[in-house]
Amino acid sequence: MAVTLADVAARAGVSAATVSRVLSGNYPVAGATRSRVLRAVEELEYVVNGPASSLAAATSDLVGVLVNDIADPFFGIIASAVQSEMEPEKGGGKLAVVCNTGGSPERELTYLTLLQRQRAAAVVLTGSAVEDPAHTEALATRLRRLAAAGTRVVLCGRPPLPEADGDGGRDGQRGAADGGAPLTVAFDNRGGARRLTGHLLALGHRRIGYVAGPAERTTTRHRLEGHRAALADHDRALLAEAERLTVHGAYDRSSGYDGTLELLRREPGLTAVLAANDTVALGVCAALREAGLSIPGDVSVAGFDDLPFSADASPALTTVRIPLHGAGARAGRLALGRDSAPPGGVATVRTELMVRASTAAPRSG
Amino acid sequence: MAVTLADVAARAGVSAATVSRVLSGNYPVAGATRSRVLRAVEELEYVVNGPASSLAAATSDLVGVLVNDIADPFFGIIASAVQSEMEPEKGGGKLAVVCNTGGSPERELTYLTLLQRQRAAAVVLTGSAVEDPAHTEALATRLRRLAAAGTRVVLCGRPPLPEADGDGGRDGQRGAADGGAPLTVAFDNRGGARRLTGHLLALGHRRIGYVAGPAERTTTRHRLEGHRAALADHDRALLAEAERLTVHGAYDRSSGYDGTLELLRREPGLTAVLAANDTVALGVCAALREAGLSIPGDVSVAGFDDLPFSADASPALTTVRIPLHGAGARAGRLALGRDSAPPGGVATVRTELMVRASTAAPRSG
DNA sequence: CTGTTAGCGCCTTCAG
DNA sequence: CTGAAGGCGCTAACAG
Repeated sequence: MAVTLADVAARAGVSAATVSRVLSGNYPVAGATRSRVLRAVEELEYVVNGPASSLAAATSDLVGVLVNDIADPFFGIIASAVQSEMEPEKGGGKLAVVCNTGGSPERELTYLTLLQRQRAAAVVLTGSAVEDPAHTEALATRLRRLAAAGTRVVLCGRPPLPEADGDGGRDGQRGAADGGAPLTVAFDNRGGARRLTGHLLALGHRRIGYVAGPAERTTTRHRLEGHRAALADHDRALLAEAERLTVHGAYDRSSGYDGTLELLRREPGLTAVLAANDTVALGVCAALREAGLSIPGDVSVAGFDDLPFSADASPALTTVRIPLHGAGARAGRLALGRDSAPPGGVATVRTELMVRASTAAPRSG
Repeated sequence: MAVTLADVAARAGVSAATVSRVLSGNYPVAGATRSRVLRAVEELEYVVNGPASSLAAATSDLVGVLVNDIADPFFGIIASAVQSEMEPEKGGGKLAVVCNTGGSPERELTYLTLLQRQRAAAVVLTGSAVEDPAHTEALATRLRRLAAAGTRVVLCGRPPLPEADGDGGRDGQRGAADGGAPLTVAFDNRGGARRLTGHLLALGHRRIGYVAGPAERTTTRHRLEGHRAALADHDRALLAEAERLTVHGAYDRSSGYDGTLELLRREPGLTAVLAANDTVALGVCAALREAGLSIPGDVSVAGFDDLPFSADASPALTTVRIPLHGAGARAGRLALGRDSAPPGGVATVRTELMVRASTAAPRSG
């Protein structure tokens, strides 16, 4: 049906092996032969059969990128950066496959199986991980198998996997055939959150609401920990209040909206609201505005991530910048084995406080 | 190295053929045998070798989704919707591969080749197409080959391919083996733009600036045509001005910013600015604000697409809603052959004017 | 530098 | 319902 290597070989008057060599270019071939082959390829409109070559070569050029929500620019930016490193021009020549888990642990596992089935060259897991022990265990197992099958595994925007307890000492000698633990590009969420809350405290805020992400996510936990660490630093008494002034929700606009209404109910005297991320912050702002509160006059608001729209929000959003593109690109290079592994296998990306117009000192009094 | 079908067969005490049948489930197998096989699969942690089965079966479960910019929620939402239809639960069981072309025609072609090489089951091209004749031709050729190779091709958010001139009458009998022209889910950009401009005109605006997208894109052209049609409807004299009040740029925030500054230079008396899309509108707003102009007091602003952040912008953005999720889902179903083809192969998605706070009557006088 | 020879792992008739 | 056998298209030694 479709034209095959053999057809091209026949047409060019050479053997199939030669055609293969010309196409993969990893073996010397005489100039004349080469161009004859190339012409035959052109004329026959030949396109390599990927599955066949993957089977024979026992490798594929697929790289899986798992994201929690592809419609969220946070992930879009990371995925785009990972993919940019795969460009044929950049020596990658891999096909980056973006898979949308929707934040579901089961789908995460399903996609990993699918990717293992495809014998993916690498897999990049992005964004916060779910902290359920059962899932962590299942995930670790799956990743171990992938690594064992020769697939490079890279984590981006989530912490390294917790040390496996069950494997005892045998795992001590990592870095061997199994590739060791997955390489990680982690974000300094804790530090960023801490600086952000510190900023609010320095402005004089004391009643600070926090609309956090889903409870069982690493990113949520780290940001919350940073927040509370800052509170504790300033005055341990604030810590007591923190619990009451925290609500959880999804990483989306409506949870910011709903969360803010709830916080306002719990504490009408709120002078600031921190959001799990910039998207949530948008919802926070909307709720505040509808409640007749001005930003930052009555209530200061801050987000996290510094997505592109944040600087253009009105008022411009104070937030914590994560160099998402750079992090994604790094992860991409690690996935291709084009960057050497960071010390300890973990590269932590710095975050930067971006003070803009949505935060100000609370009304005096 | 890895465990294969044969290993499983040996373990279960059956033949490889039986294991294959159990796994693909498309052939009767005795209950007892089946569970014995399944257990062996579990115990051996067997994972099908995708390339091998694709080779043998001459089909793959990959579906390519080409997007112009994966970091843009416009595409993220569409891609997410396409992918949601591929869920194993939904009977899809396909692996949706999101490929980021960055709007580059060459990369579009490159990815299509890559996907053809993988023997993709289907390909969905999303977003505006580049209108360069050479590229259109090359694209049409590539798509024809894909279709001929059995890959389903679906267009989403771009118009159907122009009729091929070269093929003469032979193409008349479409719908045969080659699957005919690609199925299309088109957006009514023209109609939406027309209603939007109509809205502005009805409010009393006459000096309306337009920050358009890149000149050679179908979406850009259609929105511009709708805009001008509305102007012409109202008063042909406005049409004469339209050219002068239009600037082109990318579909991003900064082109909105820069474009607005340019428009203001050309026509300080502007009372409204229409943006190529919501993201561009954000840039427009920023530029206006920096110029000391209030929205909509001094200048009205409107976007296009109705991305999630638009309703939360301040002021909330008047825009044209495109049901991106629904369109993407439809495209996904068409790609899987799960929806029957729309009449004429083209489904046009309605757009809806969303009037919000960023547009108002111009200052009297 | 080029051709020959074996598979890669699975699917799919064809018998039984 | 199950097994045996051939081949999908390509790559990778191995000879020349």
